Amino acid sequence: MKRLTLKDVAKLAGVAPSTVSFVLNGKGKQMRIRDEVASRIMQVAEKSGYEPHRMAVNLRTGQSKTLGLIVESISGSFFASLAKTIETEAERRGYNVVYCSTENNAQKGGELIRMLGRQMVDGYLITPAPGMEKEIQQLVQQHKPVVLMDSYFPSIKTPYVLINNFDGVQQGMKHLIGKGLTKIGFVMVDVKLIQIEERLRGYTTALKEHKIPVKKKHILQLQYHRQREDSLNELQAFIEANPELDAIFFSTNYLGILGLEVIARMGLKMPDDIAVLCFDDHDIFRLYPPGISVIEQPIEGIAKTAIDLLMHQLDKNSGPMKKTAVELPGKFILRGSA
Amino acid sequence: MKRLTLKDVAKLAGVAPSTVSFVLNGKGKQMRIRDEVASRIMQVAEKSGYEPHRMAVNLRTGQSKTLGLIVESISGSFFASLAKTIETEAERRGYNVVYCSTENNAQKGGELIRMLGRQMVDGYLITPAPGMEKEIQQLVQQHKPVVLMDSYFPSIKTPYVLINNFDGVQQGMKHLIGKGLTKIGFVMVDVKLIQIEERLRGYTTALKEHKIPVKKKHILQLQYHRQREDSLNELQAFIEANPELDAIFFSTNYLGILGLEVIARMGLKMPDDIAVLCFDDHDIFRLYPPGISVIEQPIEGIAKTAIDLLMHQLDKNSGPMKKTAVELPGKFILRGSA
DNA sequence: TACCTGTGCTAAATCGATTTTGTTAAAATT
DNA sequence: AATTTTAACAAAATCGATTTAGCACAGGTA
Repeated sequence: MKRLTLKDVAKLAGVAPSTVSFVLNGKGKQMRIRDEVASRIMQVAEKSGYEPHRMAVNLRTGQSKTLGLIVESISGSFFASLAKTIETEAERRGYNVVYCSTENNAQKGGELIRMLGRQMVDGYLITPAPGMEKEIQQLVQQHKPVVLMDSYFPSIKTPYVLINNFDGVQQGMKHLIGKGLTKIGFVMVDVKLIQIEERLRGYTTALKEHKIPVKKKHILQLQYHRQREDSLNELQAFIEANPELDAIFFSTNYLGILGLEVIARMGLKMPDDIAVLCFDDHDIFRLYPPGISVIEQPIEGIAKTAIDLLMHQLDKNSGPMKKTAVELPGKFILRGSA
Repeated sequence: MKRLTLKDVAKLAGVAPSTVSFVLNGKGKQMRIRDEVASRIMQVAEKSGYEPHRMAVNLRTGQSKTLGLIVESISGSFFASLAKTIETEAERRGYNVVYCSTENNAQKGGELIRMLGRQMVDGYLITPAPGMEKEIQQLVQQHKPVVLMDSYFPSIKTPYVLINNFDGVQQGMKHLIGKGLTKIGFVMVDVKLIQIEERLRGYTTALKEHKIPVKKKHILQLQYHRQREDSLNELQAFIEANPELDAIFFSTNYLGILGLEVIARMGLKMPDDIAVLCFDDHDIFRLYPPGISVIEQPIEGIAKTAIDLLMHQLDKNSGPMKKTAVELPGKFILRGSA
């Protein structure tokens, strides 16, 4: 009942192991194996159910045919959809994927990358968190194939894909403003990440374009690592301190969920007491009455593009890339909250 | 900048490769390598940052040090917590994990198991779905280490861990009945799985124990694979057909979420118009006003126990197991809905 | 006839570890 | 003093593939 090896197949077919290897790897013609012999080998391999030993192949070829996917949180719904698409896309190309989450642990990112390196992944798909910059930089310097998703570091020259954050926020803001709302609050975290800055820029630009003054006190920057309860309180204080607000734009779904809790706690009704819009969809938003309007991320597009970019790097004999920085449009989804 | 091999370390330390291998694998004493030499080797290995080549080790030892985790859906919150705990527990023991989801695809389960076999995982952690029975049976017959989670097949003799479904439902029912509610509906799916049957048994037993008649029309069996919209309609029809119901027990969180949608659609208020209880917690339930009371699964316990059971099988020189079937108690969490 | 050129395959080296078997000098035993 | 043990490593086989180099034979050329 033990595993069938290439040698066994060779014996069964009455040829040398190397011959079998050539045929099974499609190098039969090139090595001028007769069609007759080749097809016999194929037959034997087929009906004996031979499967090459992964580790042996990897050892010899130096390719693990494995990609590493590093995300912030495995529990997030962003990750869930991302992982699904990436896995199927990778599998189509003969790769498989190992997942890792940094779980918002600043230093854990580095360990993870090293861990994956130890396991010899052929390439990396990373949603960068603050604090992983050095590690990613190293990977790139070591010429490891890397694609960043959802964000990027301007200092690191490696391909990335993300939603067009600026445009996404603009879409939402235009909707709010179009409904006549002008006192619009903006809630963000204070981490210095490109995507966050872009969202803020979308907010201020939209206001300016409509000649609405941008007020600093309408922008709340929550600290990144905080007790959940503290954030809730701060958020509540913000809303209470600005009773004139008729809408709030939450720049991430985590913030949006906090917002829902605070709004419920304060007994406010959406959208009349306050309209709510959130960047990045979440299961809860579909369900939570009256339905939270969101900017949806083109997750499938991001995943597919990321794999494409990575495969292009893995493919040694493909020219230089034309587009290494991809921004995909988000989709505004109108629900009851705004 | 190429990888450091064991040979390189040997050269640096001025000994043979085999000697290095012995020392690094803790067989130095056994192979009577002098402490002096051993520590020199350790030093060299340390400061050269040598990491053994995984694939080579695997090839030689025949162990991939990898576990396969097969779940129904990667997106589920049950999976999310499960995966996290399992991954950290596995890592503590030097294993890593590859995930796969069957995504409710009956036949996909088999493929997955085969795919994992190809990749040579050392053991399997599976949340069995209907239709995977044969494949799992095969694994067990091939003496592959397998642990089932969340459910099991009585016909297959392999260790499993799950929540005590019967007791969990009992806890919830006792609460409802204790509040004086007697017209309690029960919503379930019609798949023939142990855990579902146990939950139903918990429901009927609790009623009987309190001398409340069990009415067939208060039990709704939704078909497993249905359009979401169809299920919603059927659920709504059920509630409308039984206006006397003062509480509903949803036997899975998926059903509970459907329930929330229907209840909102019908304009009913929890808990006064109708009380709601759900088996298996979900992010949404914490948030959705007025908070949905649930039976929470001891996910961490399940994960840890599962790993323990699996490791025990992987450990050849450990005696037979005492407990191969573990049931862990669930926890009743009271929120606003019941 | 000797030499070259293709054919069609096989033998052997290789990847980087682990593990079994060997080797040599010193110590212990008879 | 001759022989056996033991200490302390080194050498070589092995895992299961891929890949390079090689080998025998047929036919064409000089």
